[in-house]
Amino acid sequence: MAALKMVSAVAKRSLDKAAADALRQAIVSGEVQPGTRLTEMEIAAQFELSRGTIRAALQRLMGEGLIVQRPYSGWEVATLTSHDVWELYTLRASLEGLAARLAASHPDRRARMEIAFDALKAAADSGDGREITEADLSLHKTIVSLAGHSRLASQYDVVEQQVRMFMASSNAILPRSAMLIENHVPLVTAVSEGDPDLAERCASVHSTSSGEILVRHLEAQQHTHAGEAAEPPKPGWR
Amino acid sequence: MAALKMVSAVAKRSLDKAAADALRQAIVSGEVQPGTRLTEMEIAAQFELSRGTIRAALQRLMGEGLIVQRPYSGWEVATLTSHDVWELYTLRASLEGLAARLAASHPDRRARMEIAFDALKAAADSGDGREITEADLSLHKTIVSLAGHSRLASQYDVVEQQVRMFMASSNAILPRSAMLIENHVPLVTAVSEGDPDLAERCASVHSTSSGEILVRHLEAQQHTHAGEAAEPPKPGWR
DNA sequence: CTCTCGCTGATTGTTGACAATTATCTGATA
DNA sequence: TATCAGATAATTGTCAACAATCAGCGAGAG
Repeated sequence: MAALKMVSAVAKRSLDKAAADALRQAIVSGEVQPGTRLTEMEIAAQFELSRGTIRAALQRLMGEGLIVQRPYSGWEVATLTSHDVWELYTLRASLEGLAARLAASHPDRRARMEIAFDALKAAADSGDGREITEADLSLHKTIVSLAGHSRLASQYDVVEQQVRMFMASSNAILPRSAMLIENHVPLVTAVSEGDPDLAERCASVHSTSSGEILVRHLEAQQHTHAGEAAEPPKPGWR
Repeated sequence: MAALKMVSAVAKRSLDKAAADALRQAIVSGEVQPGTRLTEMEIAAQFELSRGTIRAALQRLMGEGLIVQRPYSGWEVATLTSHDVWELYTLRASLEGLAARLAASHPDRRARMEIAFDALKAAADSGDGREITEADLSLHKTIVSLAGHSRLASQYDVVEQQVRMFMASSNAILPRSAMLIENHVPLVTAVSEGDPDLAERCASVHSTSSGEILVRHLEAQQHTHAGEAAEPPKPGWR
């Protein structure tokens, strides 16, 4: 009975939400690359749903910044320039700074942080890149969750999804495992120990520095590959 | 011709966006109070549009946090508890801290800040509460605009709209004019002078302190009026 | 009298068809 | 050959009808 209820709870979400989830997953996993054109009819046929339902899902994803709309012309998976990545990481630093400050006052911070950090260590030992990324993101999300701040959580979600999309579509830079753990120690310690000011600073510099590395890497790549695979100024855009 | 073009540019937006704007305006101006139930058919009749179009507009507003959806039951203008107000002001403090930090490096910061601050002073002299509020919000928005950060700007917009909704529906607390100007001096100075660290701190404490005042006021009100005008546990909810 | 079960009205969820708009292609022309 | 105008196909914008679901109400059993 309980199992049945759970199944129905999963299956029962409205179709537009389900479609939005499926599309979001396809985008953030890198299955559909940035710049891909999406047409309502095509997706509707693929999902065996009507255009109106798909349309609602697409509008939702547009609100999350994953796709952009061209009136009377179509939808396109958002492409991120190095400036966009800079925006993502500065914004994330700010949001996570607030989250860490608040999380440092939560009663359960020690236990929750320890679980998340242990998972990250285990993932690092495994050496599986995908698992490492998940554990990393999960650790940060734990902090956001500890903040008890629903608006912060939802805005952070938007940023995280775009970060995932970026990571999936670019050759993400994976720091060495030892480095990865070390980079998180100050933040984890500050939150666990319950020092709001320090936690905020640690979170902020953590995101800011990893963002700066990425942006520099991107701009270097963009410079060396300048004009090499630069798409021709695609006529229209199909 | 230019005027015509402008008119068409205004009139040409898709109907769902236009409807969303009109509804948003009605909500943030306090014309429709928090807790009000909205039905798609009623709004569609009022706007002389189809339900589908109104539905798209409502979903957009839901993404902005102004209304909430009850599946198969209806839409409701969001009601803000004191915890929600706390969320709004802490989030705003964080976002505006980042904005101020970035704005402090913008070449045009001096001129833009001076214009906005002069407008605030003029509004304060006029004594018109509505005008003061607008100038106040406009000054903060100037800082956000100077940051050159589109994601920050859009997330700040969401927060600002909810703040406006709150101010319109509650008996907003208007500080004395002299106090209002004084409270802004450190922030304006820090941004104008171009000190990122100081600007961030000033913006953060500015929002945080005004938020704390509001939350305290709300909780006091809530305490004194406890059970007085507490709506009966409305059956259904019309 | 109280509680449960099923009915009913109202509202959203979903769909397919039609209208408006845009991008592309074609062909003529300088 | 390059350029511009109009036709054309493809796509979204908008609408009205049908299906699914929920809150409330009342009858009947305990």
